[in-house]
Amino acid sequence: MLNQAYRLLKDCNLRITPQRKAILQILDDFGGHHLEIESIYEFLVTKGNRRIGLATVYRTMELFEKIGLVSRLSMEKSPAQYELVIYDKPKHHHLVCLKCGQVQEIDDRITEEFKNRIIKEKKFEVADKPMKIYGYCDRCREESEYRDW
Amino acid sequence: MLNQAYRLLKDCNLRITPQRKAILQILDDFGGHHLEIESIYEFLVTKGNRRIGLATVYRTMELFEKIGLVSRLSMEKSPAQYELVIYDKPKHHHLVCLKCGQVQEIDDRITEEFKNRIIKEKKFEVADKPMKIYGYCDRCREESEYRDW
DNA sequence: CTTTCTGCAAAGGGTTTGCAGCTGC
DNA sequence: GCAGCTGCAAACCCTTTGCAGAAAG
Repeated sequence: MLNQAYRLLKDCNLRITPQRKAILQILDDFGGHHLEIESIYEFLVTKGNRRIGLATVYRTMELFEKIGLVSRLSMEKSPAQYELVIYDKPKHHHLVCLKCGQVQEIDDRITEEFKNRIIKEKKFEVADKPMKIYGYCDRCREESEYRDW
Repeated sequence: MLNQAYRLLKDCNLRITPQRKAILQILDDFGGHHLEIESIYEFLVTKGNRRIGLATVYRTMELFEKIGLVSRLSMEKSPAQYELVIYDKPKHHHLVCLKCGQVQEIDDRITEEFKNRIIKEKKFEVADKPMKIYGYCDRCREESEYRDW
């Protein structure tokens, strides 16, 4: 895995520095977990044989994301947006086609079963607001190609 | 609509102040649009007959969200979380808490039924990628003061 | 008259940037 | 040796908070 990562860095003409190695090591050790910059930094400082700056961790993770080594889970940092809640509009969700961009609405009934299962098994209540579900619509399905999102 | 909002405020024992009225007016004028705090503030200052503080807009929108008058679309209050991209990892999806930003994973098995139903009824194939499902986690649901989600 | 709300300014937290010095390659 | 990286600290941006005064009910 680490070798794979090193090669990717090389292929992108990026340098393999002790800092990047150390971060990759941590990512590997915690594979499957979701790590915040601060945690990564803590590990580096605690177990670290070498000084490292917080800014370097930020820069490195941003870089890793760009080359697809890592995926960012929370939404981009942007100001909060609000929308007026309108009660007389029936609940619905959006099916967004990744290929043609077409948006279909689906009735909330379809998602009900799904939401019930999530709250039962995970104690997580799906928000009472339109959910965006990405995929491929009927027309585009045959030719669908994968794209990152 | 505005009257409905006023009543809701009253029902919650909240005061109807000129600032709140002005913000509601803007929300109503731009119904269906997604407004950032800063934009709301701009409108208030530009067209405003009255001085208003940015902090008041923040406090008001937070309040409006609590009582369900408004819904917050983006989630950006929490530190970014990263996950190593592992290609042979079993499929999973993310439950993202809109309040605290915490991310839980759910196994793809839970979503299978849901996906099948969508493809059957809508001929829409859900993408084979981690899906983000927004809602409220166990802990945040308990903390909510104004309504039970 | 009480309690809630407000404006202001200062603080907060996560993230980014400028810069001089270091270091892979 | 020369890009490309790094550490440090200061800057940034959005958001929250403390407080004294204002105003809704």
